[in-house]
Amino acid sequence: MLIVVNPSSGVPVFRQVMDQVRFHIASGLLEPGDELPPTRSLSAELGVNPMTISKAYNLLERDGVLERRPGRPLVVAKLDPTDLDLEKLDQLRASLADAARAAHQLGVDTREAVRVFRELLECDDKEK
Amino acid sequence: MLIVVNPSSGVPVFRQVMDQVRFHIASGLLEPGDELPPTRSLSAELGVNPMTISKAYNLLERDGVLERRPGRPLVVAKLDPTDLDLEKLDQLRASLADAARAAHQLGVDTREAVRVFRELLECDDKEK
DNA sequence: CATAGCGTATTACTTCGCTAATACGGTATG
DNA sequence: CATACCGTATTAGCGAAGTAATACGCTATG
Repeated sequence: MLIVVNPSSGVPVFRQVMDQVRFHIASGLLEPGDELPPTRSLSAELGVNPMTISKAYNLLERDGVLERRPGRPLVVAKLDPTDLDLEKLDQLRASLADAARAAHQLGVDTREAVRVFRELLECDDKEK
Repeated sequence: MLIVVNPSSGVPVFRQVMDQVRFHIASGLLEPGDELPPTRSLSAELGVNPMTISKAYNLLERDGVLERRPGRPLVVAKLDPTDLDLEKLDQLRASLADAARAAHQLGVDTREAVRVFRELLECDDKEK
């Protein structure tokens, strides 16, 4: 499942878990119907309290990202293709938000910031 | 000087002060060389502790927005957006690198990613 | 039923950001 | 010197957010 957390990063653990699950779904690594590790297993794996994972899972369920059927394991909810695209954009937005804020604070002009971003995007494309 | 704060808005008072000073400078109401009210006066006016104002002023000075000459009143600095830390530019690049990696991993193409980034940059510009 | 794995309600603890109280050192001005 | 502002170092108090400890109820499976 590849979930990793850094308890001393300032970002709450439960939010790190939520973000990574969302990202894995948006990227296709997790597909609708796929099972997630039980609360206790994951908490043990990450070395945190079960309640922390429970909280993350509940919020994800409330958001319709995960689905729970009583007695059955927690699974990824099915999402129609349109929503999946929107979700991808949301994920990207989240990553870009920090950079945008930094750019603004630095007084870096939009054109320049975009240029740097393009450069990095093409760099990544070539690597593969 | 027209500074007003709302202590029960969730937004820290020292940050409200910082934001308003920045805004007044950006809007031209405050110009380079203009004096700011002494820590104690402003704190009395706003009904908060002097330390709160002191904190706001110090952060603004650290950011190069205000200038202090010993024994002289605090004044608005002549600001030049181009004399900023290279270290922070690297931070921007690092931040953008993460986002680029995310875009790649999500399968979002360059055109779309750039569009979203532009959107966020302009959104930030409007906020202040 | 028994038991084993599961999720979580409840409670309490820890940490952290913000502000206030207090008191001290510096500088100008007479 | 005196005195009158000025900024702030230090300390403490407060509330909110995150996490942990504990114990309970549910479901499946034998």
